[in-house]
Order: sequence, then structure tokens, then C-alpha cells
Amino acid sequence: MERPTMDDVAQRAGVSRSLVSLVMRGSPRVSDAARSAVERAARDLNYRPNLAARQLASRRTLTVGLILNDLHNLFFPEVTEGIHAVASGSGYRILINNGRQQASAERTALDNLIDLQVDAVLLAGTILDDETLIAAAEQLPVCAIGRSIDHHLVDTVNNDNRMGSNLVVDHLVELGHRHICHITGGDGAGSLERREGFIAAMQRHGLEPMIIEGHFTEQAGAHAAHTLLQLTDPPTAVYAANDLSALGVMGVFKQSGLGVPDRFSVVGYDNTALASFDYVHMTSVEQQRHRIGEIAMNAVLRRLDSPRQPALTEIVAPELIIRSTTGPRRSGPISPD
Amino acid sequence: MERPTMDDVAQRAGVSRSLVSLVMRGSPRVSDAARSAVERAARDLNYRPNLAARQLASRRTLTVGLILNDLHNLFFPEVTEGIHAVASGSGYRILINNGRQQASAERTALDNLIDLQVDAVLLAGTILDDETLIAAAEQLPVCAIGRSIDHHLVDTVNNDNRMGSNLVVDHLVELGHRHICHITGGDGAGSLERREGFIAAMQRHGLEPMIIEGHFTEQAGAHAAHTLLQLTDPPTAVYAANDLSALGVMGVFKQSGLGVPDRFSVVGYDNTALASFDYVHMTSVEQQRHRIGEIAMNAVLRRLDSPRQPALTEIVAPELIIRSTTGPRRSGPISPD
DNA sequence: CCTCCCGGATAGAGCGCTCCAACAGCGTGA
DNA sequence: TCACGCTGTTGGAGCGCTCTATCCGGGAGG
Repeated sequence: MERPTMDDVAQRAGVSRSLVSLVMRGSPRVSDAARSAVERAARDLNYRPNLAARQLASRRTLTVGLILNDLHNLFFPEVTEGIHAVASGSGYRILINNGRQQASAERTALDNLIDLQVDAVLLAGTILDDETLIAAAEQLPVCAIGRSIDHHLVDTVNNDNRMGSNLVVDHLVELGHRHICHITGGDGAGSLERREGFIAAMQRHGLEPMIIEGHFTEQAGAHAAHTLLQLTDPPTAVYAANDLSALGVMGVFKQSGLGVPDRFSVVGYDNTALASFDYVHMTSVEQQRHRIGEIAMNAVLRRLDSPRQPALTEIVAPELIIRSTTGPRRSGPISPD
Repeated sequence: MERPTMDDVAQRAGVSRSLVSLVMRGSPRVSDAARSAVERAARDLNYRPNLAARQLASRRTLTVGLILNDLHNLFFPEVTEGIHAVASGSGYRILINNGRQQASAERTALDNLIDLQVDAVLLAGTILDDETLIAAAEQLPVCAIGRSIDHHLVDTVNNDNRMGSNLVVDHLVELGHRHICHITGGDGAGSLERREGFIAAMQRHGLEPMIIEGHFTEQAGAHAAHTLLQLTDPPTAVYAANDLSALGVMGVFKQSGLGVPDRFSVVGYDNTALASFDYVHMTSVEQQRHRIGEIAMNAVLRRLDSPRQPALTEIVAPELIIRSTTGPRRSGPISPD
């Protein structure tokens, strides 16, 4: 009933524990005969190595921790899968911790993972303060996704948020829009860059940027939409800092009987499932989430190899996915249909 | 630079390692003087216990594993938070693994967690086969959420799916609908019960149940909707096995210019964020996800205490959340607006 | 005065693995 | 023939904790 140990396997196979250990770790310098004897014995006993013991002796876990800022945000599942794809191909397992959108929860999660002695930590969309992150980076490889941080040990992977804003503005201008409003993402990951990119792009077109401060939430989008509807000369297009916020905007427009894209064009960011549902079918900026995950995990693998190498700062080009919430600017007064 | 060990703390505090261990584990039989000396030394050295060593020696990890069937499904975040709320109150940490909607991935995840020697495993919405689950239950406490399984060691927590279907049918019938179609969830968690509950409820009302087989996906909902639109005498209401599928239905109706709820009433299940967005505002069945998570974690704690106790089978009553995708039956032929 | 007890502290034997040093054979070349 | 290297295998010393058994010293009880 007790879980078998390496000694049990060794005894059954008629070899030493050291040999069993070599086989378990896939060493090449083991004879075929010995290897198959050990494998047989292990199978017979249903042996599974004790990771705690392995870890204690070898000081590594072949495990990397992943902290997700918010399980509710559909941005993360794809990133996670990109990470997973690379990790499982290189023998690492992934352990996820939920940050629940709170810096304190993220800190606890980080502590947990460090206590568990994961070999490295990936943070996605994290809002943890820089010092904590850097302190962690001195102990083990750390890679941050969707957040920039200036430190010689912290690798980062980001999409090019400025470019994303550029794509959006170019698209809207091409459709004839001149009066465009950006709803920001507040202190959310990447929102500062999206905002700056928006302003720069508008100025490049000789247009005046309009901005409403918001968050990465449905409520923020809804709130901003209500504000817009009060204006005497409202914009004809709205660019929200993420899909959630954009959906909040669309909810208000729908309830007010204002057609999208007839009265307003709406664009989101992240191209999450929210945008791609046929029922929503929203124009949005795809960050290449899967690819970002892959790159991040590869960065971790690299740093696991050479821990003190200079920080990697990867920027991935986003892509505008045009769907049916954006259309030609329609002039004329605003009124319910 | 090396991480300090218990011996370092002991030396600095001028006591034995055993005493340090007692302090770390919060033993009451330590003098105040000794305790504070140890605590000081630990703080000075920034000591953090090595979980692997602790685990190896004590054979427990104070960690429970959680396997989520699908990170993309917004049903799980709430459940996770319910689990977390109870777990953190009792000193356990949660480790999440992603099942990626594949039984094989779930099995790997389970193996991972068992190898890591978590004290217990929670599975949410899992599609793992019974044998694997039962085999795991012989080794450590296992609790399954959203899935029934008949075994004296596996605790289960479910919402009352039959009752959920009942609520839906009663609501639709009350609105005048007599011709109602249920799109099933295939082999998804709980979908069999929802289906049976639907049939029973319809029969109770003397109505003929109509069923289209589906899945827990947007595609399945869309596919079923297309099928419905081919019928000469289509139903006036559609009850999909989950929100995702219901949204697929709504996407098709929208594209076909068929108003909801004017032409069709649509109901989902799970009351995820998908249903509650203002833009969607869909009638759906709330499972009490947070509560389910809490109950599940409590079941685990109980079984951790007395491992051989008979299985707990908790059923939570669901609640129908009525929004604007259901309305009075409208007679007359179907045609685009 | 001796024994007993008891709170408080400690020694030391593991837990199940890894990994280094060492070793047994067996060609091979001088 | 002997030293040498090479392949395959082994012994055993840890890794950093927990936990049982044991010890110590002082107050209570006889």
C-alpha cells in the first residue's frame, strides 16, 4: 500500500539504487539490459518518483510557476497555452496561481511559488510593484508578459501597443472618421502605451485626439459611453483600451438604440473570444497571444541555461482584426433609430 | 547568497534546530523567550522554510491541486475563487492545472499534482474517466465539481441540473412558449442531467420535448441554430446547455435578422459574464459558482481530517436569472424583420 | 531527602532522492 | 605482459526538514 521507492525498484530489478536513478533521469550510459530490467520493475511496482525528494537532492523542480493577473480575463488562456506548448516540449510543468487582480494576492502567489522552489516564474499582466519583481529576479529567472520593467535580469514580452493604436487609428481614418475617442485602460498593463500611441497617430493625421480615462472593465466602457452621449458634438468612433471596455460601450449604445457601426464605430483590443463571437463580431487588435506565451517560455528556458545574461525585451507586432463594428463614417445628427 | 537553512537560524538564535522547527510549526510548548529569539533570527536571515524538505520529512504539503477543465470557460474563475476563499482561511495553498478540455491533458495534470504530492485534488468540470479518478481517490482526497461519480471515496459538488432545467422550462411556458428546443452539452459536465430535466419538465407540462445534440461550444450552438431555421415549424424558444452555446445561437439569429426575444427566446446556463454583459443580457441559470467552490474545498478539508469517511454528495440549488433574451411567445410566421 | 512529574529543550534517525568518487571488467596498444 | 582508458555500475554522503525518544532541571508530594 505504501508508495514504492527507488530502493524497492532497485531490489526488484537486482541493481543498485544509483542505477535506477540514472535510468529515471534518462542517462545514456546505462546498458540496454539494465535499463529494461529497471523499467520493468518500475512498471510492475507502479513506481513514481517522489518529486520532493528529487527536488531536495537536486535543487531543481522542472516546474515553472505562472501568475495570471485575472482568471476572468480571456486574454490569459491563450497566453497560457502558448507557454504550455513550449514548456511541455522541454519537460517542464506549469503551475498556475491566480492574482485576482490584486497586487497583494500576486505577492502571495509569488511567495508560494518561490517556497515551492519552482525553477522560474512567469507573470502575465501582473500589477505587482517593481521592487518585489526585481527581488524575485535575483533569486530565480523571472519573465514578465504585457508589462515593461527596466532591469537587467527581468525578461519581458510585450505586444507593440503603440503600433496597435496606430493600426486602429489608420483604419478608422481610412473609413472617414476624424473625431475619434480613446477610452484608456487606467493603470492596466500596456494601457499607457496604447494611449500614447493613439495620441501620436491622431496627431500624425492632423487630428485632435480625444481621451476619456477608464479601466479594463465593462463598467468603465459603459461609463465612458454615457459621457460621450452627453456631448453636443460626439465622436463618430470609439477605441477602447480592451475588449471588455469596448463591450461596455456597445452595451450602452445598444440600450440607447444607437447602431454600431452605423452611428458609432467601436474598436477593442486583445481580440479575445469576446470580440470574436459572431454575436459581437467586434473589430479588435490581436496581440498574438499564443506566440507571446511561446516567446516568454523560451526566454525562461534561455535564462535557466544562463542565468546572468542580459534581459531580453521582446516586442511582438500586433494585427488589426477587422470585423463588423467598424464602418464608414456617417454624417448627420445623432438620434435613436 | 545561499538560502539560509533551519540550522543557520538555530545557530544565530543560539538554540537547536528542533526548537526552530517547533517555532516554525507554531507549537505551543515553546517558551516565549525562545520563540522570539527564533523569530528574530529568522527575520534577520530572511529565512524561508524549504517546502521540499518539509514535505519529504512530514509527508504533507499543505497544498491542494485544482484541475480546471478549460481556462477559456468563464464558469471556472468564480468556482476557483470560492475554493480559494476557504483554502486560504485554513492555511492551504492552491495550485491550478489546466485540462485544456482534453481527458489526456487532465490526466497529465493529475499526474503532475500527485507527483508534486499535493494533499488533495479538486477537479472542476473534468471529463476524466471514472477509473482514473477512482484510482486517484485511493491515494489522496479527491473532490469532483460539476460531475457525478459513484464511489464511496469521491466527494462531489453539483448544482441541481434537473432543477435548473425545470426553472427554465417553467419560465418559458409561463411566457406562453409550447414549442421549446433544448441544445444539449454532449458529454460535458452536467449536460445529461440538464437534458433529462428538460424532458421531464416538458412532459410535466404536457409538451413534447425537442432536442438537438450539441456541445459546450459556440459552434455547437450556431450549428443547432442553423438546423432550427430549416424547420417548417420551428420552436419559439431555445434552451442551450450553457451560455457559450446560447451565444452561438444568438449569433446566428442576429445574422439572420431574427430578433431575440421577439422571434425566439434564448436561455443559457451558468450565468457567466457572457450572459451578464449588458450587450448580451441573456437569461441564464446561476449555479452559485462561488458557493460550490466553497463547499468543495470544505469537503476536501473534512476528508483530509478523516480520509475514509463516506462520500459527500452536495447538491446546490440553482437560480434562474431572467434578463432580456426571453419574452412572451409571439405567434405568426418566421421571417426576417 | 528522595522520587516523581512536567514543561521545555535537544539529539539524531530518517524522508527518497541525486551525484560524486570510486570501482570492476574488458579490450587495446606498446 | 602491463598500464591505460572506457563503459557500466555502485556506495554513500548529503539535501533541509520532521518527529520520536530522550534529557534536564526544578517544584510538588511523600
